[in-house]
Amino acid sequence: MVEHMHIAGSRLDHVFHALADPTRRAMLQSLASGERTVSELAEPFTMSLAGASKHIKALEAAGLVTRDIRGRQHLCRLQPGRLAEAHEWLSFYERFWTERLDALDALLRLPEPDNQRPPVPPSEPKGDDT
Amino acid sequence: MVEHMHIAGSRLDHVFHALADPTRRAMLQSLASGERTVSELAEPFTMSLAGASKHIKALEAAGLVTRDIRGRQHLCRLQPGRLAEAHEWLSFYERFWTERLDALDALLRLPEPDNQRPPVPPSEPKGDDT
DNA sequence: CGAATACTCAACCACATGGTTGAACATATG
DNA sequence: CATATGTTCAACCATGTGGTTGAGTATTCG
Repeated sequence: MVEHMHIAGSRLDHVFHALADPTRRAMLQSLASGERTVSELAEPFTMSLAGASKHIKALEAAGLVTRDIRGRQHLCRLQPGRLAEAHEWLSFYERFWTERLDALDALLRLPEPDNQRPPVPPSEPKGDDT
Repeated sequence: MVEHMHIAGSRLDHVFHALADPTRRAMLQSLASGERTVSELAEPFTMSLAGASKHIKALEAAGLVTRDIRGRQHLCRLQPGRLAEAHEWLSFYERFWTERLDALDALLRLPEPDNQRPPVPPSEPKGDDT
């Protein structure tokens, strides 16, 4: 498997790319408390409406936002599914940072001088994916 | 607060940007099963070594990978902290998709025709951030 | 109808990105 | 020492990105 999960590939590309921009993250945050029109989403920023519209299109392309055209205004709403996918993707690595915390915890609990290795923490955390 | 969390901003920019590339995600996956030299990380891909080196630099800039120069080869290892931050950031929206699942679940459990609303799930989940 | 509003589209710009190549650097090794 | 190996660096190129502006399309309103 190319990716460690069933996820199609370019989907995550778009989601993470959309998330990599602070303007778009702020828009998501705004959408987290309810539907917003394009103007409402654009209002907090100094950029032009067309500029904000592009950001919203990026969020749409990533599947993070859907649009409901209601009259002359476009209602945008959060679509959490893809966010959940990204979260799930990151969860794969969760064992990694919890393992590291466990190792640190264990190290702190036994202060024996014999156990003093150079600061090169666990290098092979069980290769279970090859 | 600009972001809904204490996270500095440009940090997440770099992390999500690093994650938006399939080559870099594959590199992280490789690093998840142990340390890798630059050549080892580059080997699965068709690109030049210099190209792969740039990707690794992007991962380093995002704080996802650290480098341990050992002789003439550079040992890279996963640094899960920033991944944990991104995961935590996404967790903010977790309530959002679980709410939606809860609503769907509730809808499926009571098949009363009076309760048949259009498929427009919760739009105002308590704005607690402004 | 005509005009204001909400928004998109297309063209354009400066700059970042992902990729290449060839040269340079540092370290092993014969 | 000379040479091979592992890696980076700098220059370059094509394309993508975030932003602008100005015009165009619907829709509502007087």
